[in-house]
Amino acid sequence: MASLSDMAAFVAVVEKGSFSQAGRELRLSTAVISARVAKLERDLGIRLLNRTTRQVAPTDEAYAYFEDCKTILEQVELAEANLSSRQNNPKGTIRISAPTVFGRKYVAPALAKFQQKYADINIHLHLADSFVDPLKDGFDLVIRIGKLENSSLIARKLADSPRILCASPSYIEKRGMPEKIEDLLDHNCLLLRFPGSTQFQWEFRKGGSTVRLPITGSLESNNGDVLREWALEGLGITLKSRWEVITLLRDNRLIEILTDTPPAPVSINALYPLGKILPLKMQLILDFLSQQFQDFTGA
Amino acid sequence: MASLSDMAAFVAVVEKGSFSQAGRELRLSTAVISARVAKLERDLGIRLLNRTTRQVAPTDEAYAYFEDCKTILEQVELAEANLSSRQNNPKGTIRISAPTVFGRKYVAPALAKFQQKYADINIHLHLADSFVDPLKDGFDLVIRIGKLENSSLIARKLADSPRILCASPSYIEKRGMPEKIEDLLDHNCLLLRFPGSTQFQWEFRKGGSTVRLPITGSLESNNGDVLREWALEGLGITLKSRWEVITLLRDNRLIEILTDTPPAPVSINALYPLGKILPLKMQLILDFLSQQFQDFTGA
DNA sequence: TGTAATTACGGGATACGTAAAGATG
DNA sequence: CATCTTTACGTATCCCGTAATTACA
Repeated sequence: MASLSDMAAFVAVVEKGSFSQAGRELRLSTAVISARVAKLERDLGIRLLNRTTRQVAPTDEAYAYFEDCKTILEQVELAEANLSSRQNNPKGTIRISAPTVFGRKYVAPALAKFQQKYADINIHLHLADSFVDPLKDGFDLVIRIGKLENSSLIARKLADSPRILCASPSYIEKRGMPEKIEDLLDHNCLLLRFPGSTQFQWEFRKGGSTVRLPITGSLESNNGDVLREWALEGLGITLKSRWEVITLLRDNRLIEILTDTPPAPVSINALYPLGKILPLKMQLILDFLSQQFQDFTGA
Repeated sequence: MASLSDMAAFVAVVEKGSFSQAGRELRLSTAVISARVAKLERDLGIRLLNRTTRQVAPTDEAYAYFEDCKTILEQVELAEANLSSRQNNPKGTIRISAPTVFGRKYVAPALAKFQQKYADINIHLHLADSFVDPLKDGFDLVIRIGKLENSSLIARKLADSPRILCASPSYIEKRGMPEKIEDLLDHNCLLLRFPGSTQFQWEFRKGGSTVRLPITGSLESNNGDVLREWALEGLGITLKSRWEVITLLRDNRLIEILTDTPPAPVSINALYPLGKILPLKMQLILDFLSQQFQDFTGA
């Protein structure tokens, strides 16, 4: 089996494109770099580098091995960092992106608790509703509500977010209280609709199974807050996550309807980059958030 | 940075629960094992093992490091195996699970081609329609059609499988040809329904957007072949992947309907276990299958 | 001909096995 | 006291830097 120091030398040579610069990088003489790469090639039984005096380039086969070496070296460092920070205080910075409203209301307080527990871990919280790519945008963790894209990220489900149907007292007075799901077809439903996608149907839990219903209404928006405002003004029935309207329900400014057949909940997910060995700070934040949200009811 | 040989010694000691047995495992004297673990502890600055003469157990912190060491050592071996098989012929066995009908019709021929290209890679093809867990059931690769479970597996989309609506000529003669999607509400639609889940609605592409329609019918089954048989007997309209009925369409035993507003396609996915360094045989089979299915139309 | 990789070489550190000593149930 | 780990020790190997040598543009 190859040795890590040889792999490190090989990686440095490929990255710098030169034995001598690799030596400078690793603070070793050129002779040592040369010897290490030679030993690696001997161990593997394969020539890794095409050398001309002016240029050094990896073989086609070697390039894949170079990539593998890099991830191996990263993981060794990660494992050692995790080990040391497990007995000292975990340190570092976690950059998190979350939806604006949910983030301010639930993520921020949870992170405050986390920061008290792990004082040496810095938290950067970024609020946005458009999708962000953790890798590209430099986030360690992205929290999103609802359906997942089919991406190369790992998703960890933090909680189910219960949803409810609600309308203002004035609307109910005017149009009557729906008794069963099908009654919704005769009501003005406020539709959340993103450009491109369509949500002409709502999904309900009825007994043990799921029922979908095509919904119509005269008002649509791609912004959940707008729908809530419209509902408050008595313009129709809206489908919301419970946490979005919980205070309005308490004040009786909105009334929950069809409580026996609630809409299907959506998932609250944490997304993070693929990697078999996770930084300790990531293990901690994920476990912490899972625990914080495990009894999430939106109340 | 720790050395791989020290890590290997540490891993062996934890696994065997004994320095001497670890030495036996690695064909080294007990003294060497002791020295290597001591050096590792010195390098890391942490005591890894609680030793009593009769028992050796890792510290809590060390256990996570032990797991990390194991995956690192695996990845080093994998990287070296990939390198050597990249210049020799790739070797090994790939165990694949696929749906029965799709597997026989499309996966098996593709694998035959693959096997011709890489003669030293053995293929085991297992056909089943129930979900299988690659890790638990010992598969390297699982091919499935349709929605994905939220699991710890990596999913790679191989193709979109176009779907169509069709019915027998006798049915069309009897009930008339639907002109637009909404006409389906007045037809007898054959419903695919799995225990638990429900599919009361079909999804269509209309122009650029998606339309969902609640569908009713007097016949339901959880088996796609049954629906096809019913359709052949003129009992209703069914929604099928194109490849399932392509020969029947050619023979005019079934007729495609509403061709301007086809049902939404489903994804054909390859699922495999998480891992940053993939075995070469897996890289090859995934790339090969992606390429084979890239122009998949079901025709 | 100049720059960069390889080889040669000597000193020092390291790794190994054998064997003796120490610890523990 | 039996078994397992650690320590001691002598030898062989490996690793490093300096410096000479070789290869290439």
